[in-house]
Amino acid sequence: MEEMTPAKPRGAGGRKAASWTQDPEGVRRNILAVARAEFVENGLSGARVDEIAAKTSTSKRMIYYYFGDKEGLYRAVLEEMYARIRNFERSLDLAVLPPREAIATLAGFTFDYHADNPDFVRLVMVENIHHARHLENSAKIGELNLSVIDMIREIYERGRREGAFREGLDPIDIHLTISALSFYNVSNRASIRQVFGHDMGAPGARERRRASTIDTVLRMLAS
Amino acid sequence: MEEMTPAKPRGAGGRKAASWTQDPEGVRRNILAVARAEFVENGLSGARVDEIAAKTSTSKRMIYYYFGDKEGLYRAVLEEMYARIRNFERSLDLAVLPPREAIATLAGFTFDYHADNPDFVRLVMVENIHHARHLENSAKIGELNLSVIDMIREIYERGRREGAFREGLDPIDIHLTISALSFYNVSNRASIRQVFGHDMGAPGARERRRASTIDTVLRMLAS
DNA sequence: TGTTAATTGTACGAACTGGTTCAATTGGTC
DNA sequence: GACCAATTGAACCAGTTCGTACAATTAACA
Repeated sequence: MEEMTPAKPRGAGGRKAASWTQDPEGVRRNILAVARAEFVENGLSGARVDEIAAKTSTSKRMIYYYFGDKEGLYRAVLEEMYARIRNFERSLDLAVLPPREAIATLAGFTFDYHADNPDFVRLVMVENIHHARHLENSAKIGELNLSVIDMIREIYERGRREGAFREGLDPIDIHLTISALSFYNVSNRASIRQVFGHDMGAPGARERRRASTIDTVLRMLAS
Repeated sequence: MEEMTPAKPRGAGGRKAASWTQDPEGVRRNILAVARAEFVENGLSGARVDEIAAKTSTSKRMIYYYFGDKEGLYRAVLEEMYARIRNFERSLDLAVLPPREAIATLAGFTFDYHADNPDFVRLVMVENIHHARHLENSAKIGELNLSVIDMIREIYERGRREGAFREGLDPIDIHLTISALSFYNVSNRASIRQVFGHDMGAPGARERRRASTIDTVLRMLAS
């Protein structure tokens, strides 16, 4: 009972006296959130474990306790990020819409998701710099992400049969176009601003680019 | 006579006897080439000065002699890279072509430039991760890169007057579309392969994507 | 009541890393 | 011949950075 610091609980070796709740999931989430911000901001090699630990409500000790090492932590962040976008994709129900509207909606949502989640975009950039070697090592990711392609295929086939879309397109090609047009504005925002003095983040620019993207995708498919 | 190193014709600290050609530009170029490869592969924080030095035909000493510090070296690499693409852009002479052909040619060349120079793409990614802060600090870059936009504007106006292109498009928007479609395949090649099992680098895939890109751009502009 | 997982804090160490110091020699140019 | 820029090579330093050791306490659950 030597320490009476009011709110500060302590454990052994001069730790704070104790009144804490056991909350493994909470601690994990807290670490992951901080780590994501750091990795997104500084990349894998640029991020510092000590810095992450400091911004956590717990300690470096717990990071290693739960995630093993820096790469394990990074992998966990990556997996969580991909789980999110997968959830987003599953939340779309485009089968009920007519083909053109379905594709326009998909393109619009995809554009918005990227614009609203620059963290996701930046983490994908970081991972690509590392040749996606951590995606490779993560069994969790993989089979999950073919859903978008299936979705596009279904819409495209429907539209083609109805004569709304032209023949001979590849669902993957359609997806790549939508992704590229959604990704680039966010991933290259800084260099675009620097080189062209054009800020894609500004509300007006973003809206115009959104409309242009949807329009371009529709024109790509139009018969 | 404090130096008593026996008879060896040496420089300070035990250097090799000397017969070398003075070639500042050569040394600079050598360092830059090695540094580019390292920064492209590992990013700014991931690259190691000692590693760069080791792969050079000269020593760490000369890196600091010519470039001051790591960031200075990185900036030099960046500037050289942008100088190259600017040269490429200036080499295009599209004013002689009819509008549709001119745009198709520009899109094709842009696509090829990105596909053939993944180093450029990756360095731009790295720079964007760093919020293009080094582009900002580099006076050399900036006013140079508006040439593409002017080029596109000229072609677009011509096509619009002739009735080949529709009204109301923004040259920057056209450029962003071409860039996005050219950049994404290269920048995200690793994650695309990992997630979709689709290798954009394969000759067939690349050619199909190239055709699709040109087609998409033409459709975007078509009246 | 006993057992295990969760948690607390710090200090430390070995390896790494950016950058400097030292001292001398040679190449080219005027 | 004088002078300066170019060049050589390795040791070294201070600060950083990942990861661990240590030692104890508490929460939760059976």
